Amino acid sequence: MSLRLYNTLTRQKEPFEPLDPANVRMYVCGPTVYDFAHIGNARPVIVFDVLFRLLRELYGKDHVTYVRNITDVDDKINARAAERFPDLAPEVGIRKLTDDTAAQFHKDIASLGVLPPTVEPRATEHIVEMVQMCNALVANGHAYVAADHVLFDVSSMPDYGRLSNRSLDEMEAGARVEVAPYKKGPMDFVLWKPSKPGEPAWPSPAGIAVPGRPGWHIECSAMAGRHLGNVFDIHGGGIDLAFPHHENEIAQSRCAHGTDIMARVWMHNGFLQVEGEKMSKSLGNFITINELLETKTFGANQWHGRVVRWAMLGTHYRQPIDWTVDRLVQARATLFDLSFLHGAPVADAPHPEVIAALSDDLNTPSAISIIHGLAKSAHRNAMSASILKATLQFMGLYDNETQSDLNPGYQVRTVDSVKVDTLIAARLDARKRKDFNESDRIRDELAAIGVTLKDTKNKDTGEIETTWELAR
RNA sequence: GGCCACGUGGCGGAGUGGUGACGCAGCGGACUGCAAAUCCGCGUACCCCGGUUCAAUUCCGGGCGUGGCCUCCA
Repeated sequence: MSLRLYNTLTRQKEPFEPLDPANVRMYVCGPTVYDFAHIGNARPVIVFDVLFRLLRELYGKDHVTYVRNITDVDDKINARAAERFPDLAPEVGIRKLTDDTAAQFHKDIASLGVLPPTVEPRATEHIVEMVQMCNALVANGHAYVAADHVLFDVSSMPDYGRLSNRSLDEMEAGARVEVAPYKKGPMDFVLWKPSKPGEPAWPSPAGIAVPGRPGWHIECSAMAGRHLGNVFDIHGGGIDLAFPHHENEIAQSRCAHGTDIMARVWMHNGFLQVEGEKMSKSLGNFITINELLETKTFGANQWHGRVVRWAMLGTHYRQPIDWTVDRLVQARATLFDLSFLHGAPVADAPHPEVIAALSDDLNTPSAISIIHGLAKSAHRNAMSASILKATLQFMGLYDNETQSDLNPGYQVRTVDSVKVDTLIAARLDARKRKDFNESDRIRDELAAIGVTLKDTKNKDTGEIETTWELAR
């Protein structure tokens, strides 16, 4: 089965052919670490995790290099660090902020079933590469120095704008931004800028005397180049990054390296709304991953990471997604239904039809549909159950969670399981006496504390056995 | 204003130039002392208006709606 991926560069699905099947290389723009990651940040992390898993399945675990960076140099970081740690020296406060935020990010996304990338470079560890890149661009005429800045000259690149499908004329006509006076062209962008006192600073490139710091886009070009080479297979990120961030990455990397392309395939996940509205702090619907996982802020419920992941993958990655309580409720109900797999054995490999669905431009909804079909037969067939379980684990959608696990908020006001077991024994006793009034009373009592009973007949002994779960 | 997506049944959500994916909810039935779980069955869905076609939800044009980018926001 062959992998096909939608390429933003060509606006169509294309067969995926790695440059080197022994080392398939993918870069995804990671977070700028100044605050909790929000649910919109979670989408590319989850989506490209699925792609990473798929590539490992298709090409072998040791034949995929996945780079997802951490951007730890940024104006927002500087501002936040100064605000939060006013008594610390700037570089100390910044380091603390970025370390803490990165650690929180790792914790959050681990709960979402996300595998660690092969390499997770930090921008500040690649300043040397950025400086080299600036020097190269100035030397070959694609960049110039002005007012202690290094600026990229977009007019030097004939097909600038190809990724986002816009021409320089269009962009300049539609521009509403004031143009810095030192720019040659209005669309020229900053590769390097001088640092004010208190800001992080490194020795500048291109003979600039004052110390400076990198512009926004250069870090990804530097890290991708260092870890994946001048040309690699896949570059991913949110659709909002296509312009200007990815466009400018392409410009820098290609012109610095003298290549026709930077990445062969450019992939972009769609945007996320919350309850039908743009997520924004001013609307009060801004929701972080951590709030979802550990508080009852959203829908008065705490949500398990697998539930969040399932809800996310229920929609194709390029479609817009409306993040609602109802979708989480449905995802949780589905996972509840699958928890009968708890403790079951696991097959060696995921179901090939699911691999085929994912190979069609990561069609996760179709994959989930196939999973539903598998679940049907898994109720009666242990082999199907083990394949289902392997498939779910492959997609990061299930890892032996119980229903209690999957409903973390509920658990805290539950239930003394000793008491439940005592009541169940009493009920079984009443049933043996055919005292169904008493047996129903006990079941109602348990229902009142959110416990649902299931009676099953043991095939071997013929005895009635009762299990219980939390009401959904 | 320029550029770009998206609009499928009560809800979620794939897909396709020609017999209604799939899930949730709902309804009916089997099973059960009653339930739960499970199983079986049940739905005249593709924003509007034109066009192309033997045939359009699917292609083309226009409109309306929602959203994104053009402002270091995934």
